[in-house]
Amino acid sequence: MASHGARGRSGGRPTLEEVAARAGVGRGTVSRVINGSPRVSDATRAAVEAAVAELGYVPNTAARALAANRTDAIALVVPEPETRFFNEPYFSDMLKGVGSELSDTEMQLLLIFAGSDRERQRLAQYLAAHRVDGVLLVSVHADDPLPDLLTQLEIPAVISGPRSATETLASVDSDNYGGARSAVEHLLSRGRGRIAHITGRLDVYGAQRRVDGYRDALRDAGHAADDRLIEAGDFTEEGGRRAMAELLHRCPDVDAVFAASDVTAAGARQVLREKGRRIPDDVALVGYDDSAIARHMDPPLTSVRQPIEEMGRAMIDLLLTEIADRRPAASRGLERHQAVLATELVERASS
Amino acid sequence: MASHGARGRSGGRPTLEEVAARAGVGRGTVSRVINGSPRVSDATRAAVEAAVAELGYVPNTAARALAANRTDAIALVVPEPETRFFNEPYFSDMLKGVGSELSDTEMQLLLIFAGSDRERQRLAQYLAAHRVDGVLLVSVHADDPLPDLLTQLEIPAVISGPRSATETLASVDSDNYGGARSAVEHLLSRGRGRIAHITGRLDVYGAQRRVDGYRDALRDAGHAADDRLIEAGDFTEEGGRRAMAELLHRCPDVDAVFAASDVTAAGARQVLREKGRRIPDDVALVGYDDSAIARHMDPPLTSVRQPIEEMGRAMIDLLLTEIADRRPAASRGLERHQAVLATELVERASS
DNA sequence: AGGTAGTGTGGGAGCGCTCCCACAAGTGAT
DNA sequence: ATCACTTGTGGGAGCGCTCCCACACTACCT
Repeated sequence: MASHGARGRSGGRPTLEEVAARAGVGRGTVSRVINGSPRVSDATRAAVEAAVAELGYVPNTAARALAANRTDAIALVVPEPETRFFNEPYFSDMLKGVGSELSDTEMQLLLIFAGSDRERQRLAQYLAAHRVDGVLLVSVHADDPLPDLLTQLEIPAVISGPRSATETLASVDSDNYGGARSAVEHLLSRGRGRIAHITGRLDVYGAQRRVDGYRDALRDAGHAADDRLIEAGDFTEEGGRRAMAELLHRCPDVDAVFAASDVTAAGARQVLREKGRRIPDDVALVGYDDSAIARHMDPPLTSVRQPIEEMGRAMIDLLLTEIADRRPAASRGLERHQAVLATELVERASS
Repeated sequence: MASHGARGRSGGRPTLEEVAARAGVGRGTVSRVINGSPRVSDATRAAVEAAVAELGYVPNTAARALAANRTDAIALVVPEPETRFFNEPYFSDMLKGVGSELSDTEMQLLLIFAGSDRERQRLAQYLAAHRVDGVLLVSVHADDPLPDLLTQLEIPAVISGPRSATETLASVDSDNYGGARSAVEHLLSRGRGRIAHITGRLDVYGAQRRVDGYRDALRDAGHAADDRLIEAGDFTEEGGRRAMAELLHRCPDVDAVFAASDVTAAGARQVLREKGRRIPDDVALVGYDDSAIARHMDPPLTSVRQPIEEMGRAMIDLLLTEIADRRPAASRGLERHQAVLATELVERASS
């Protein structure tokens, strides 16, 4: 608090007013030029731009934010501890997409971790202060209060992976249904007839959609529905082991398994090996995520790839639109904004 | 730009003025309470705090920034592409330290990548706009213009790893000299007598200091200086190979090598193996950084660990001090602010 | 009684912008 | 010549805060 007057009369940064004086125009005109308004004559624009260059003028963000009630910043909120963030390529890819899409914008990206309760507290404060124009929410759990907080604060937000079919927030998702279908169709084309599915946590919407895709692919191929081939997992390796053991016991004749995640597939693989089933000879295996695990598995795992980087880009697109027509989310009614991106089956030796 | 008037008369966020009215005091008094000034009577303070709570008042950051000429935000600038950031645990550890030290502050941390030219451009704009109160600079190269830009803009900054002994910016470093000494002393205590050193890039200050530590440790142990035991490397694996080959050729009797980085040590190890030297039986090996490489090497590599997380904390401490007594860096004269943290030798099977 | 501090408080001025109204000047129809 | 637009421009008002000066009030000295 000591020396408030550090901004010396002379050494201080130039203001709009000074630029205006220099260019021999009014304050409003300079503002228009700065903000790219078309209602400025070419001559005036040139004069102003010259003055800006000469003075090295840079707009004062705080003043702009105060007057215009916007911050030109958006936050990428990661409700996870830093560690996970660094260890999962998901985030790195996402960040790359987000960054690239943002790079021809004036928007600034803030990275905010909210893993601990303390950090969440701070985040809530931060959002309440409206220090960002919008929020990108990745990897939210079903019971997370954050989305509702954002709605309540009327802060534009985009969520990656809708929480349900009736998600109210704008969302970006990969085509879980289509991804599952392509995995199953692939197995069918390889001549497999008894294809099992180890699901993800069924309280996760995406996991549901994968089950739907699995079911429909089989049905459309003329297979009779057989729920004994479906066993619930939870995205974990242990869950994969458990489910695989159960499946083998229940349907010893399975000749293929579609797992809802690579990690789950890894668990399943382990049990298959123990029971003497060869992959892919006896049982073909397909995972989901195309993670490092898939590439390094023995044999390498066929897996469904999600276009994470592209999803990041799509999230920014949606968010910028939301911000542009800054209608409170609640009043938007049914016209929900969402994007669903195609997945890609990466074929490897496991199938 | 369409609807500026989104802040409705009633639904808008409460202002200082409204809190003041509610508490029956003046604007200045509320400001004092908010900012924790001691010159407020207990009764008044209580009344104001009640009003704040009732109204759910949250200060408007933009207004505060404009009036007080500060942003309450600092940036962690990473002059690397995202990829490196995610793959090196260095950054993750650093971030952890920084985050924890910042968590009982009002300061907000921004993570800014400046790997590409384009991103650097944006960063320069960002800094010129003084959108942060201070900057943490990690992993700067010797010829990076960023530090000078910061000095010129009079933005408080702390650099990790000073560029030279006369670094003008505040800096945090690990004790390269002491780390090198401990490595050499360790080798001496293991009975090694012909200890070689593969240096880092000698235009990096820290690498110089490691050479100094190596030299002094030997001298203090009564060994005659022998520069043939020193070979220049460049922190890379290839450099390590090259240097090791040269050393073996020049001094076939070496019985220990202290490498300036784990990666360099990995290169050296490769050549030692090729030449039939056993580690540690024939030649002991010590690296620097205690990275994943060290743990996974065969045999596991003894290495000097730097307290990265602690360094992050120290950087924040320094930066906050710099910001607090916001005297332009130039006027600080000789009283340079710097911290040097102790290293730790992690002993493994390679020595 | 008259000083001389110190303590708590109110509110003016001003931070640098954006928004918008007012208005001048030009253009073309009537 | 008049009216009605359109286009470009200047500048007032106001965003919500912090800083600081002014002032009232107390307390304790001369």
